[in-house]
Amino acid sequence: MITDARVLQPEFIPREVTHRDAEVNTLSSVLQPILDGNSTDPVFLHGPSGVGKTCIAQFTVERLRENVVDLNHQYVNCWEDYSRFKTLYALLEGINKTIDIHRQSTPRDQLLDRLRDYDGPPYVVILDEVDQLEDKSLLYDLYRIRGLTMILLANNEQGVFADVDDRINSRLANATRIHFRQYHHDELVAILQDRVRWGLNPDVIDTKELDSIANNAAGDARVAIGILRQAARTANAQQMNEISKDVIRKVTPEAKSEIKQKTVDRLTTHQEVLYETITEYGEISPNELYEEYCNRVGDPKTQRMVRNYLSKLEHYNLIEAEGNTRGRTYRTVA
DNA sequence: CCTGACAGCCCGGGAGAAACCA
DNA sequence: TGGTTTCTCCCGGGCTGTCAGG
Repeated sequence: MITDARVLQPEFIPREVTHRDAEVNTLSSVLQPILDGNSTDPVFLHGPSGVGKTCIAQFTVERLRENVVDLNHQYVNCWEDYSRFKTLYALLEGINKTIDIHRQSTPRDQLLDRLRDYDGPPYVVILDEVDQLEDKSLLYDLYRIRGLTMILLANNEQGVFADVDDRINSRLANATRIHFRQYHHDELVAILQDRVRWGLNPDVIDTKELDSIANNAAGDARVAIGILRQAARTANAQQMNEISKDVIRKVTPEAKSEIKQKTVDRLTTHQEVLYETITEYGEISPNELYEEYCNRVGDPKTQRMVRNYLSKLEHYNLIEAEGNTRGRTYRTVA
């Protein structure tokens, strides 16, 4: 059934992409100066999730690498490396300058100094989910580093530019912005067809089934590919020789929740208890939530810390809060 | 009531200096 | 003297109390 499982993985970067020619071309032309060994202004890719931002960014950088002998590059997910330190560390890793940096005890901001001292070939960095970056002023610092080109990825512009000071805003104002719209139904089907061709035996699934996957994915390619992956896996395990509509129907909910589940898995026990409590109640007031949380956990943190956790959960888009004062309620994101 | 911003505490742990010892 | 152990300092990150403001 499955001939190449890699092409069904979320992080897979295809060798050819469809339906994003305009975006690829714009991005490539902005990055043009790199072909001559120069850096260029930041590029900002924005659009909802599952529309190929990460994929296109990495794809374009890969293609750039085919044409430039000397090029360093690094992908950083700011969701994971959200602190200034972690992001900088990841960026230094991309140019192998971390050898003697041992997490702590390096003088404050020596990481940035070291990045400033960089005088190698052009360095292209992709900062994914850049809106999750804790300290946005890092963008300003990075902007001023010679030879460094930033590709910034985020869902919306506000998340990135709203809470940064004018210094950064004016610098990033001349960043080229590329908007990624949601995929249309037949584009999703085409993307799925490619994955099927590259990774599955022929004839295990036909267009009608791909249609229904695309319908369920609502323009989100990550979800669509996730459903396909789960369906293939399930059919494989049950030794079926084709992927039926039934299988697709069965795996769709879990495939959809898989992404959220991944986020939940990264939470600490305390954060998880909060999230579960809110999920069970559907909607709950802050003090009721705190009481319930204390009941459920052996060694409750203070209210203050719980507030930190809650804002983190909100940041991760797992919960949302309504009202800003007395009468505020928390609820899970639909 | 509830929040976000802020300052400050403590902890783990690495580095370099200092102290110690053979 | 040189090698080893201890000490001190620094950092990031988790955590907390306070406080102004809605």
